[in-house]
Amino acid sequence: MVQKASETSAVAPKKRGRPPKFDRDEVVQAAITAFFRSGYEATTLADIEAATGIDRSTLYNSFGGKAGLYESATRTYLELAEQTLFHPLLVGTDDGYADVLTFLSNLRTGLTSADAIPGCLIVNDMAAGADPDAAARYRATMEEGLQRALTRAGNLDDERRLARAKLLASSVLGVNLVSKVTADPVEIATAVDAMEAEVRRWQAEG
Amino acid sequence: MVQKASETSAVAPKKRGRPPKFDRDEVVQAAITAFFRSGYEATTLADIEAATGIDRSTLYNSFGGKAGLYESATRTYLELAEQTLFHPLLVGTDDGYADVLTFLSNLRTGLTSADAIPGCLIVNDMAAGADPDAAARYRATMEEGLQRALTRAGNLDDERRLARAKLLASSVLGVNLVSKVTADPVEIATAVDAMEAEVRRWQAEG
DNA sequence: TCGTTTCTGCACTGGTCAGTGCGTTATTGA
DNA sequence: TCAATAACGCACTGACCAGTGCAGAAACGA
Repeated sequence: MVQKASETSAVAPKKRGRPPKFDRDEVVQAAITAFFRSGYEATTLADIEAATGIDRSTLYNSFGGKAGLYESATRTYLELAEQTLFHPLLVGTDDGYADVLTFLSNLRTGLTSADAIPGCLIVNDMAAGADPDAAARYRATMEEGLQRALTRAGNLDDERRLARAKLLASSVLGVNLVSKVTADPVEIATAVDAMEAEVRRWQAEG
Repeated sequence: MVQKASETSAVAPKKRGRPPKFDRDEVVQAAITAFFRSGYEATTLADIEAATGIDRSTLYNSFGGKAGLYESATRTYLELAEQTLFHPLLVGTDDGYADVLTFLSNLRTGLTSADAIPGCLIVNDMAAGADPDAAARYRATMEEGLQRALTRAGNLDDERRLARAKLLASSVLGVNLVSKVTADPVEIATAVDAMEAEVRRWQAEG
């Protein structure tokens, strides 16, 4: 759903001992992909070793085991989603509808781009329930963002604004699921297009 | 999402040997609940024994093991969803919008009723990928139904009808996910209300 | 009542999994 | 060059899991 963020951490304070062979961000990114593919339960330590290139003892030392790595994966993914997708909705431009349309455009790009996972790790987690906190935060932030954007759009009464924000939020979750199920980028794009078309009609009502 | 169907099978032809102690429909229903709660992987045979009351050897003899029981569960659930939710959309009344509104009403009832699972087994499966066929069939039937209902509604050109059917389909999937995550019936009802409100607006455009 | 058939309940097992222990290797600072 | 430190990699393990084997129980027909 979102692209990877490969921002280098602050300059290292020159530690002693053997330096790590792996890049932490790359490992987390590989873990996100692996966990997305099979889910938390079905992803074995052997899978993780193969996907990330690190040994299970290293995984244990650096992330505190499978659960710790999963938490790192969901938190990293969630923060990236908030930055790239939801933050522009929360503090956007004067034109709320344009912000929503940009959001949908980013959603489509993220879901159909070849180097990103075809779906959302947090949405998957909603069904599995392995990290309810991340799921709740994801939903809350997205809905808040959509509401604020529609508020900036300005031509709706409270009730309709609330309803349309909820409708969009539900649809986004659904599209992420569809994306997980079908490998076809065209079908995903069509589903996002459908949302866009309706938002444009709301805009035209203005 | 849907209530259980406890239809008795055709009259038994009087078999020999010890009669089964369990009711097959009840076992499948209990399995649906158990698999819905934890997902396929995380549900152990011990869980199933506790939920259904049958021993694992019986499970093996009657359903062919854990995978067989899961397939029975998804198929039973899918057929029930098709009968109660999708079929009325496919062959409905003259008033296509009324059919969609009835569909949404049934969806809300199913999701918020106390004696049904708070979500959909097939939607959960979409994220896990344990039964892709059931997931594909669920989506296809629902979208087909929504399209036909909107066709019967009659006031839309092809493009808008397609887009709105897809929007509704995505939203239904999303609402099922929300239902799984939040225990609050009010929030689920609100999410369905939002869909209803928009459909009513489409209807009013007439 | 007795032989046949079917289902049940318990104990067992082979395999897989997450996690651990520890000798080895790589790097730093003195 | 050497002590200290930190990460690596291999082998191991105890736990748990799905599935199996089998003796006994419960029904039937005759």
